[in-house]
Amino acid sequence: MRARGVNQTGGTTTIIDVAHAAGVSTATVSRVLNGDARVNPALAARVQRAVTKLGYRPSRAARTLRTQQARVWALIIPDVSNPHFTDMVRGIEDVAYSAGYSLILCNTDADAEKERTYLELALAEHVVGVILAPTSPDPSLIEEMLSRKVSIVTVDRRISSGMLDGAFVNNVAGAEQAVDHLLARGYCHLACITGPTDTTTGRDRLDGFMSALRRNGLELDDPAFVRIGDFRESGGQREMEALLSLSVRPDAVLVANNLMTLGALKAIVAAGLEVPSDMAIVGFDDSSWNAVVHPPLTCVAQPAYDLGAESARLLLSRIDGHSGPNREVMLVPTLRIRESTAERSSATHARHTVPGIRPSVDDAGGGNGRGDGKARSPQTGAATVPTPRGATSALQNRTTRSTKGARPTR
Amino acid sequence: MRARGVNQTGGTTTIIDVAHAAGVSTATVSRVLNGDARVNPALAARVQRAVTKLGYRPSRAARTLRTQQARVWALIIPDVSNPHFTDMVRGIEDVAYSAGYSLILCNTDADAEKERTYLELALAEHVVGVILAPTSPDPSLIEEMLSRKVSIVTVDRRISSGMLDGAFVNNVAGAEQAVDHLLARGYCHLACITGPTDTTTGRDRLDGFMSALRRNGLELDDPAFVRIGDFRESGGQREMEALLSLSVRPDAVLVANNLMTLGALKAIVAAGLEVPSDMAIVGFDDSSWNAVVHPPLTCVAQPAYDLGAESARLLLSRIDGHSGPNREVMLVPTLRIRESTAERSSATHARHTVPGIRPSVDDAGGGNGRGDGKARSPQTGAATVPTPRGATSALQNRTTRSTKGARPTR
DNA sequence: TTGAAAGCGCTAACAC
DNA sequence: GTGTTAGCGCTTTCAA
Repeated sequence: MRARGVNQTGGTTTIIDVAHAAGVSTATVSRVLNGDARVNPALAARVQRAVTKLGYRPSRAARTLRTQQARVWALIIPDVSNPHFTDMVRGIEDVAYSAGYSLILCNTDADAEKERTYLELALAEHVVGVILAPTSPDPSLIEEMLSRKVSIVTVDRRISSGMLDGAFVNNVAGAEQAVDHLLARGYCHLACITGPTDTTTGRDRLDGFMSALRRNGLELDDPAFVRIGDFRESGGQREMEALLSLSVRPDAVLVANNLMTLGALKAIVAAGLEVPSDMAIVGFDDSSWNAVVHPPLTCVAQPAYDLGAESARLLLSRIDGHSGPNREVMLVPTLRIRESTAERSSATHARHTVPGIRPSVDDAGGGNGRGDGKARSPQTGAATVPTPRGATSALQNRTTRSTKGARPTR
Repeated sequence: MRARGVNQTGGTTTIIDVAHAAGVSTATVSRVLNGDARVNPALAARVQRAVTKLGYRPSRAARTLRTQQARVWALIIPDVSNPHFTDMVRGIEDVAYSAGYSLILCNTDADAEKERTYLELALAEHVVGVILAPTSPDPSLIEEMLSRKVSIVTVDRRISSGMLDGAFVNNVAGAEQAVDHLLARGYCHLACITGPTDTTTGRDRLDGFMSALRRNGLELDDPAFVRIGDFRESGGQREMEALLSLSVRPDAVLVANNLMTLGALKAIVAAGLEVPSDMAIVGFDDSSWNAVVHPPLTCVAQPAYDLGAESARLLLSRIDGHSGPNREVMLVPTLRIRESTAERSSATHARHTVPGIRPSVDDAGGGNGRGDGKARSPQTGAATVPTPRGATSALQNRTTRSTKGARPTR
């Protein structure tokens, strides 16, 4: 018994074999296979039978060469091992699969060179579409895509020019919600560990953080309270360690993605400190473990699956010929409140004081050295109670700002 | 300024354009591009210059059609959103990328139909290689792959016939280590939530669990202590709920993968119980959150990245013409001990008794109703102290075994 | 060492 | 409606 799909000569079964077997021309076979309406049903049936009998499977390469269009999408993302992106990938995969497209997976590691290579690959493969979660894509390649009629959409992150369709989450609003929540819970010395500022996600989350502070009449206690991480666990850990080593520490922190939150949490545990009494945390991304870590994490949940699915639909629509103006789908994140931002109380604070282990610090652990509740502004409220903290320079000046203190960007 | 890679006629730059520009034949261009040694260096240089100037990018489709071989691998896995598989994917991607292959991502959801579709796709795409983490692949398709000279290797899970190269983890040994550890820590009424028994991972982990019990002279307290889950979070939660609803509960459980462990943990938390005093847990897979969940999870850590990388190397070797007998690379898992399996002590047990919330149970929560340490056999020891527990039928018979109690397979 | 040319399997323009 | 056929861009045999 010879294998299905292999003809007598040992080669692959081709459309010619099918045409012979069905007693029709290759054109007719092609028409049947591509659902061309104007074929005699009787012939179509004969063709179908021949296809089945021979186990014929059309060559994608030949089809691609002929049509200059592979039924394939390139999916270019920074990191498949980040659950945020894999959830996105699932959304994309589901839409792609049901529309008959396959995905080439391209992992850039946020490396511009790899990103460039993969964009080149997409061109060489004649993919019909590209879904890009950009790091810093070469604009000339984007242009070439467009001039070659390759459909391309962005997801998760915008590219500066804004010349493409895309699906995003409102990161500014997400970060603002997080800050409002922290303030409402009585935290008023806030820090932010954000992502690389060459990503819109990193920038927008920081922008939201800063604008919410301002709107509430607060300002940053210390420039060193803004940390630029790398969206990786190690970066989160490193930046949290930096925050903890400050002589005057924040009482709460917004961490701009899931992996960095994990790293930050590890740094806190390693320092023998407690969340939220020593440091409250709001993360970004509601990963599956958030509810069972200690303590359960408050976070800004992103609809990652839908983000992917929406971007795939945008792409599909372009491939199907839609030629209107650019569309940007903006999805709304949700604040999920758990225990990592439990109401601030000096009682709680005092109870958890850890002896000995803490890095040498003046103001910390003392109970009410700060956080006296004065700045506890209502979530909706405008700037009614400007915190005088910016002026308490006696403490401020002890901040370790020298070496790595002030680095608003990196 | 026209886009790179587009010639005057608006079409793509082809090998013919390059040949003209360099004043050579297409054959020579092809030779240069493919590193054929016997070309005049002067000509080669001219060709290279033309390539650069024109921004020429070879058409993969044409090449594939001609050679019947796409520089592409199909990567067929059950679930991209499972970190175990994404870590594997990273290992595969890194090897593939540096060898110049791209990956088509195929997500089967452990669905035989999707798996079949993707294997068909791999054939139609003329991929040169397939890496398969099998669910229940159609053997005839595997045969067809082989007869078409498509290289194929398995990863993570074996297919029954064992006719393919593959990279695996020693799951039996991993489960055995876990059981030995639990026994050494004083737990002696062990349960296991394993995966689908049509996967070797699900079967092997259960086998290791059972064989380690036997080797230590123990047997299963109750057939209902073996639960067949689905490797998903929801399944872990469901099966843990089932365990918790038994009138006589286990004091420790081995859960056969990361997502189910998460689900199991959630079920325990939801029931108001504590780990490990009410139920110790050993999970499989050391996911990044294991160290910060509450309590930190003991687990059998798998080298997932290396698993992927090894399978990719096996594939590469086959593609490069290796034709020896089948090779199976077996990697060794590591037990990582954390607090979810802290030494069993009745003191601990009593302290954490939760009032009221517990489901109605006779034997539980009472302190020393069991776990008196009698069966605490040494990790290395043979079966010296057979637990008499299998005979305490008075309690046994109250086990809720009726509807879903006894289901060794599903 | 280099070039000419056939042909991989398919689609679509054109002819009937 | 159906068939004939050119040609997508490349590799590779064969001849020079």
